[in-house]
Amino acid sequence: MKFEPVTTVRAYERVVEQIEHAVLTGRLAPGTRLPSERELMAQFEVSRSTVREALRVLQAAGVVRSRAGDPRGPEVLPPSPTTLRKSIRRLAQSAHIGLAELLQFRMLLESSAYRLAAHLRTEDQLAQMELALRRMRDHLDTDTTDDGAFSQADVEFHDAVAQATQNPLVVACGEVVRGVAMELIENKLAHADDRRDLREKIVAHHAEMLDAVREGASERAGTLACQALYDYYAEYIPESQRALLAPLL
Amino acid sequence: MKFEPVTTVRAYERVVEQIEHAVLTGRLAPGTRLPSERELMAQFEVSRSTVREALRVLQAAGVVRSRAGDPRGPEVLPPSPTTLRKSIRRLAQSAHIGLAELLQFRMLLESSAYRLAAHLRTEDQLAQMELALRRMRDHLDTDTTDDGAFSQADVEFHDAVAQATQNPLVVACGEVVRGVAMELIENKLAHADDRRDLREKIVAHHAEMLDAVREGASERAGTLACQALYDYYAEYIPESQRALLAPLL
DNA sequence: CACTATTTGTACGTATGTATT
DNA sequence: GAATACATACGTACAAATAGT
Repeated sequence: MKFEPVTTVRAYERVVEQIEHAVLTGRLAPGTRLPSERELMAQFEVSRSTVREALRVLQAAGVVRSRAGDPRGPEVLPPSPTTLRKSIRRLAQSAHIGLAELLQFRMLLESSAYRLAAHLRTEDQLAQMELALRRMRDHLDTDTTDDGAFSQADVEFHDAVAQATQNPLVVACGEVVRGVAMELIENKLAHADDRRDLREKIVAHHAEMLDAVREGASERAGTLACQALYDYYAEYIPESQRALLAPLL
Repeated sequence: MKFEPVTTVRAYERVVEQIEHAVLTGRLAPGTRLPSERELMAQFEVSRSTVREALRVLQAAGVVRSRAGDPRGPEVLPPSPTTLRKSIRRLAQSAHIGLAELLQFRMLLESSAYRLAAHLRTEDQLAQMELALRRMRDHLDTDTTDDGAFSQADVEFHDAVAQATQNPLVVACGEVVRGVAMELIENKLAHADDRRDLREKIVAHHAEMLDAVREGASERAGTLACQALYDYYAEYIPESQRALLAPLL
């Protein structure tokens, strides 16, 4: 017989466990309200501080949200990749991960996403991508006020591709890595986003990839996506590390 | 001139921000100790509850750990994928992500890992993989007491591959997804791990992949990894969803 | 080894700002 | 606008746990 080492489990952790389990098993659906803090402290038979610490942890985990003065109590949130994003960003910024690794990971994810999309896309999604691409063409010269109609169309295109992959994990990781990478280079990048020729290149790339996705040419779509990322960002990677990226092309 | 909408930011969040920023920028190295709660409440000029709520959030995020009665104060933890694992697990168990998506993601990650390893592996890492494989062969018949010497050798093999990829993000995500997937099927899976024929199949697969990695045949290594995963786990996926996996083979 | 000082964990009371009805 | 219920934040107090003497 073997015994497990015992671990003193804090009161607030037990509270977290119970609530989280209720949410995860669906006994507490998104949108429903938790009892008020005073009610919770009565039900769990703990003090207010304990309840609050538990709620803080759950809030940080994206499970619930509590607003000051809301008489309906803390709200159970729908699952969202926000926490995933924070986790990956933390891991990335912990200096163990550089731009090269990040870009490599992104190339990997995006190429896979396009390969999947080429296989699984519906006519509807294809139409959505075409629409987004047309809108990008229309806004080639629109000024970048109001967050840029061009960028917005770009996002729409990516959303359509994301829908087509049918895998939220791939999509979420891709988005996250994209965001983190952008943050890392945004100082070096002198808002090149509003240079017209760059926009034209982007549109051309997207058009190529859309063709590949339409024809179901998954290999081509994947390599195109990789190549595009490499073309855009390789200049920000030290030459010594570019060898890491080559294997994916 | 445009104004940003203001958002009431809680006191504990400001505390979290400051500490987290200090850790992320390296001003607080892993292993160092934070000031005690009473000290912190003096420095931030907030109450102890506020400090504690902040510490709870940071602890849940895997940034620090505080133990009751430790006069040295909360410990700054080294970056680890534990939180990433929890985030992915939460997202996976929230019913939006099924075993199929998880397996698809894992196939994608592992095949990429092997492709990278085939390109970047050093002789040293190759030797490590060979050693691990030999140990797996040696323990083909060892009983599964003490956590299984066979499984341990298996893990060593994967570690060597992970080292070769040189991308901690790919490795961490792979590990996490592997863990979550295992949890999801572990009820269905009647500890098949100790059936001898399965072990032989695993060894054979590993040997094939090692060959591919040795020869630098990245494409072959990648497809082998995918195929192996599909062979093992496809039976646990509803037939209707297997179409999602096929595009990767 | 026991003791002590310090720190964390928990509890309770109170004041204040806020969202809902 | 008033009333109400709530979350937020502060302060104090005591128990439990830990490290170092």
